Amino acid sequence: MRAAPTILHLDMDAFYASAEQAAKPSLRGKPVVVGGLGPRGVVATASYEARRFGVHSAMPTAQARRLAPNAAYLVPRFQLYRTVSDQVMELLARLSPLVEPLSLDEAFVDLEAGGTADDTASALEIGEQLRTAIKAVTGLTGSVGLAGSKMLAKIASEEAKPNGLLLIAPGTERELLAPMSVRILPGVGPATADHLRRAGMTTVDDLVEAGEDELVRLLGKAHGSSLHRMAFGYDDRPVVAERDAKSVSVEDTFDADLHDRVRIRTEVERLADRCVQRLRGAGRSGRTVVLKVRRYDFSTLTRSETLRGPTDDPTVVREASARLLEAVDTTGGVRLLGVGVTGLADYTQEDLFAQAADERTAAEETAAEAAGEPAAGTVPAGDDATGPPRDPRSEAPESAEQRAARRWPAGHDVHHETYGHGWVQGSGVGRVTVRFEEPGSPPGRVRTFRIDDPELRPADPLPLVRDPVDYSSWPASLPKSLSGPVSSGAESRP
DNA sequence: TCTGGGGTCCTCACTCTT
DNA sequence: TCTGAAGAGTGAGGACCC
Repeated sequence: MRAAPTILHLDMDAFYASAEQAAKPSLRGKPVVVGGLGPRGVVATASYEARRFGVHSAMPTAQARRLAPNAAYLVPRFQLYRTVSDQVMELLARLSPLVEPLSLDEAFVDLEAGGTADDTASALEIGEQLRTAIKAVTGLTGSVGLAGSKMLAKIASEEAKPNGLLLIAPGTERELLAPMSVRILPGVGPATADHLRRAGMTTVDDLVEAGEDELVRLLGKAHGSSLHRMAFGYDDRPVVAERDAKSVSVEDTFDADLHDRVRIRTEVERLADRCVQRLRGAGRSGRTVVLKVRRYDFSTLTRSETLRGPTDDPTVVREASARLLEAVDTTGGVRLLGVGVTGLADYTQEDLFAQAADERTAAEETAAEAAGEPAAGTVPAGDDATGPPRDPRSEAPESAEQRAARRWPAGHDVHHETYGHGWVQGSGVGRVTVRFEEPGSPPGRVRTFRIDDPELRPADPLPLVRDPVDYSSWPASLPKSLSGPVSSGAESRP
């Protein structure tokens, strides 16, 4: 671990919910929950106002609705979050070439590698400037942690939340960590924490006391050793800017369990196609195809097959997935299906097309041998093969309510010829309710329309800050006046 | 009344090759 | 020719993270 606290961890505060509150003035200061709104949805982010009711990430949305029935429930709008995230990452990139994004709202920055900070004072200064810059450019707040290692910087930003900054001074790490719960350490989730608790260890200090041998005995070599080091505050993982993906996968949880074998197979084929689309979008190919099945009782199993070489051919992935599905008992129902590809490469093997043809022939021959069985690829398609595209997550026919919700998702932006820009507050019974307001406006009025109103159309999200401060020469020539809070900076532009 | 989606890493069992 | 050890590759599952 380095001596100076020059690893910075940025964590945006309640990111999705804050972005929605910034976009929708009427929701500011109110409980907002962003997540899946279907019967099996879970909460992605809850605003701090919603957290006061006990709502938190990963909680089933149905449970959140019972705890906070009056909160605004919105589906995620990744297009908006990605735009804001790009703005934040651009600011981070100004501080160092070594920026490691962990997700849309979190990243590590190696300030020393960027030459922007080399001691406690300069790290603190740059951390404060960054928070100011993020607020000015995006309108949102983020928390900053500074320390000599990634683990401690992340703990620091966690402790600083919301909207704060904390620096862990060199030499104080052990003292700070000792009384904390083992859950603060990366890699300690509910299962490991429970395991440790049964062995009488609940704090970081307990882990230090136990010693490495005991932790290895309890948790295995890799996990035990790394936990022991982390308990001492020791973490030498570097900030890594570019990280190659190791797998690509897609999965769907169905609103109601699937029982029909033909339908299950159709869904697997659809997922295989989506997976290949993503794979090709990333310019990659993969060698191992993985099928994931979560059954009615939430038990999950995976089946995988390694091909002779990497592929991005939808037929090959579809057929491998179908073969894997044959080996899975789906009696009782299936709540989730997934298809993934691992063993990624940047090339495909030309002869895989030949392999696909070979395997098709083999499958057809096998099928022909079994009397009465149709050959591979001739199984009748499901109901949706010829119908309009729609969310395939239920076996029941789509209701008018579901159609409206799909066309006008809660929280999404719309434009009305007469009333201007707004967002969908809700829809149903042939009606859609829209609140007309935008990021810079005061809270707006609500109006209701028929769902097929010709004047109403879906719209792209508007920027959260209309005239952001120009940070193109930051950090070298940041004006002193920007060291304090900045909400709008028209006067600071060149 | 439960429990998303997209990932990573680790462990263990088993098979095959040398 | 037989046998055992070691190591690589593969498959499955679990835990964790955001």
